[in-house]
Amino acid sequence: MPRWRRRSDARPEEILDAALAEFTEKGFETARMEDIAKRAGLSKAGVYLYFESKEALLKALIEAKMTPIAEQASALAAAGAANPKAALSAFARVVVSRAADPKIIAVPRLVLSLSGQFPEIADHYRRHVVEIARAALEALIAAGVARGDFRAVDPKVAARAFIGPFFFEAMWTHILRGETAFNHPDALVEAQIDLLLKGLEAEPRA
Amino acid sequence: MPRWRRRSDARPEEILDAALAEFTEKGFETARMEDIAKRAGLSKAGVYLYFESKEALLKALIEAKMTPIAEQASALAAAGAANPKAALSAFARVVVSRAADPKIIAVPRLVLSLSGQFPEIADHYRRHVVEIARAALEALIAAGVARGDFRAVDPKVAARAFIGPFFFEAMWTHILRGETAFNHPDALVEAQIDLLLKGLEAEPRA
Amino acid sequence: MPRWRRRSDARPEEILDAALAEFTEKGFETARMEDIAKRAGLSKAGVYLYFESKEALLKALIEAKMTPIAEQASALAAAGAANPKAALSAFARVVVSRAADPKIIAVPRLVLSLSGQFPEIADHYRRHVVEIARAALEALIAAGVARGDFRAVDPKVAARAFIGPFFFEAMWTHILRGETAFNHPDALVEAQIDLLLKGLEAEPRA
Amino acid sequence: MPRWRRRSDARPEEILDAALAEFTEKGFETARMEDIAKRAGLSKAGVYLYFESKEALLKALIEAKMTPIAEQASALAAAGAANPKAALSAFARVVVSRAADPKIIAVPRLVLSLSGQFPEIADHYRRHVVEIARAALEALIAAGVARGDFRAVDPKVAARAFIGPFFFEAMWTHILRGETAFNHPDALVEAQIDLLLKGLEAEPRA
DNA sequence: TATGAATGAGTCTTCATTCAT
DNA sequence: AATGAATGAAGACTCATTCAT
Repeated sequence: MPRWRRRSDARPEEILDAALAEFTEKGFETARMEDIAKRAGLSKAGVYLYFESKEALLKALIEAKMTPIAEQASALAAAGAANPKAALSAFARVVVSRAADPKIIAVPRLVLSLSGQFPEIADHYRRHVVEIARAALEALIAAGVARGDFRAVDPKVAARAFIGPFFFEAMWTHILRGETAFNHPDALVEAQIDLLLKGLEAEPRA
Repeated sequence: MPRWRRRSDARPEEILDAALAEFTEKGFETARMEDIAKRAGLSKAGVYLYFESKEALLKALIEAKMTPIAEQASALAAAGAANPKAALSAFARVVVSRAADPKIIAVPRLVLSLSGQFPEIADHYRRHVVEIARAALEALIAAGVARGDFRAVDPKVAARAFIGPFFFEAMWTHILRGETAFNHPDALVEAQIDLLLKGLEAEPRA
Repeated sequence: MPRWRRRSDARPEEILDAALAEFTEKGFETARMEDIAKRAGLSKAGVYLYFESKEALLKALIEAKMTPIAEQASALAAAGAANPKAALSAFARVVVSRAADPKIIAVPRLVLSLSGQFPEIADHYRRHVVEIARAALEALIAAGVARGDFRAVDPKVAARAFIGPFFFEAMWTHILRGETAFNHPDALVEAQIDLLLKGLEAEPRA
Repeated sequence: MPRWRRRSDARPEEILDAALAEFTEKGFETARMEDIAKRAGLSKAGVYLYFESKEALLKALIEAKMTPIAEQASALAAAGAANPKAALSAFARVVVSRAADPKIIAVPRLVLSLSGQFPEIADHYRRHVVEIARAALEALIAAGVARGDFRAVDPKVAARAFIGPFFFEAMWTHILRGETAFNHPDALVEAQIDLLLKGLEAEPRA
């Protein structure tokens, strides 16, 4: 007998959080609706008042947690027309700090895990999150090239070169549970940025 | 009663292949032993003559397919002491060509998918595959730095910068099913290498 | 919040009608209290203000819709002492017209459907409806025999012979959804009556 | 641990019998697969080796038990061209004796019960059983009329008049659990036949 | 070596029913 | 009188695993 019942407004959010935790720990199939329910503080049947099925819960989860990275990204890209180098640094810092939060990294992890079984989820995520972010990044780089701040690199290549390392680091630490090579999270950003900007840097005019 | 007796020594291999295919398509939990068996051309019970359980099958699979990337990698690293730049290019080319083969990419994919449920698998894979490769790469870079071919970069950082983009591309195309930006597989390698080497490049001595 | 208050005295009737419809369409077990409630225009919990349980609702339903066939029947039988042949015709006509109304046929249908699970319902219905009607019919026939209008048939046999065909027709059209062989409902009555009376008819006195 | 396993040939039949019994006693929805399984002497999961689902089991059941009444009926009808009166009597006797067997009456009962939920079952049964039998009966009567044994009645009407009473009796005794009015099963047939033939009888030629 | 038959254990999902408001 | 929220209990169905042959 829960002391407080009747809080239908907060419930969906609580359930989604519980589901994300269980799905991440045990995988979609292995996670039991009952455990999700318990974790969210209601009964198994209660979950079905808010979500049609386990699969619907999964999809709602992805949807809900598809963070407004898109907005942030394009905001950054726009703001970055003025100073591409600084904007790239800022962008990297945001990515790294978000990737460090297990709650946030959990969603892309789940998407990757389930891409075989639910290709439509992978597609959805790619289109609505990754592609947006990638486009923003490419625009940022293209602006830098246009302004003469960067060498005449192909923005597509440079964007991959830029985002890849952070992506790898996230996998390495969170999924493969490898130890990070950096004592301070910012250290990675600094070092990486330094290296990358070097690669992008326009030749000093003679 | 099959008219020609099955060469039972080929069986385990056939089963592993079938399992890999099913696990990749449907995920470990969702894949059914019966389908694996059918795919391998024997009966459900037959699989148990070769593997103790579904989980044992999974682990044997990871183990068996943990390609000799380790050996290759260290061979390359060793050989590369002579010419770090060329060795880096060769390394990248190997990585990209392997990553393009769905059969090969399937294993790391599976490992990533299951890292939540079976952390020991992730650990095993990290230790016996990824760490080896990473170490080889770092050694290669360190050699380049020692020889004065590269700037005095931190090999850890540079290794991440080097491998990350290829890793990202593999995820992007195989898991997220995004379209590649490159018409020819080598095009990515060329462009990426060019960019990266630029970042690594030692300052021209004045 | 309904703008005009529901007349609560009409409620039970509305619920019973809704229940009858749902039970008939889907069967007792398959019908959901929620659907019955929705159909009756109130909430699931609301139904429980009027009926203790689903089973109670069923029983109340049978009870309420156990049409006053009994009274009608005995009235007819009494009136028929004067003219058994005419009374038989009238009786048949009533039976056929009632059987043509899906709302009315629904109840006996339900009783038949549930006779396995709820024998007490079948018993109740038999005793309070069918047996009454049958007795009335037998009395009518006995009267005809006594008056010399009919041959000396066993009323029990004749009553079955009389009612059976109409019963069969109802099953055929409503339950088995067969097409009726008669373009006009009265046609069946006329033809059947003609045939039956022929069988009952007293020999013309030589 | 059953003493005799492995008797895949008899199994389906055993399961169908068990299912028929449970469905009849408790109704389709209320019957539990586990009880059916237990009754058939195997485990719940075992039933699914032979039937896809509960509904498939039901349909297979109807199909399997749709006794060769059709064949019998038409055989009788054919044979009866020679002596319609005798054939009608024989027909009635078969119907009554079959209707007296609870195992046999159970199937049409089930069909009637489920006609609301599964109209396709009712249709199937009507087309493949009832319509066949009815047609045979009509042919028999038509033959009698043609030969001059019977009055010039409409075979459709007469067939209903003929079969209806037996149908009613079956309902009455088996479903409504009413007491039969006849101490000997043949008594009903005799009396009914006598009455019906009287109705059909051709006028003695003056 | 190989398998058809069988099952125990487990999970999703449904629904009649309750109760605080 | 009325209901939205919640749940306990139940049942269909699945599947890894076993075993007699």
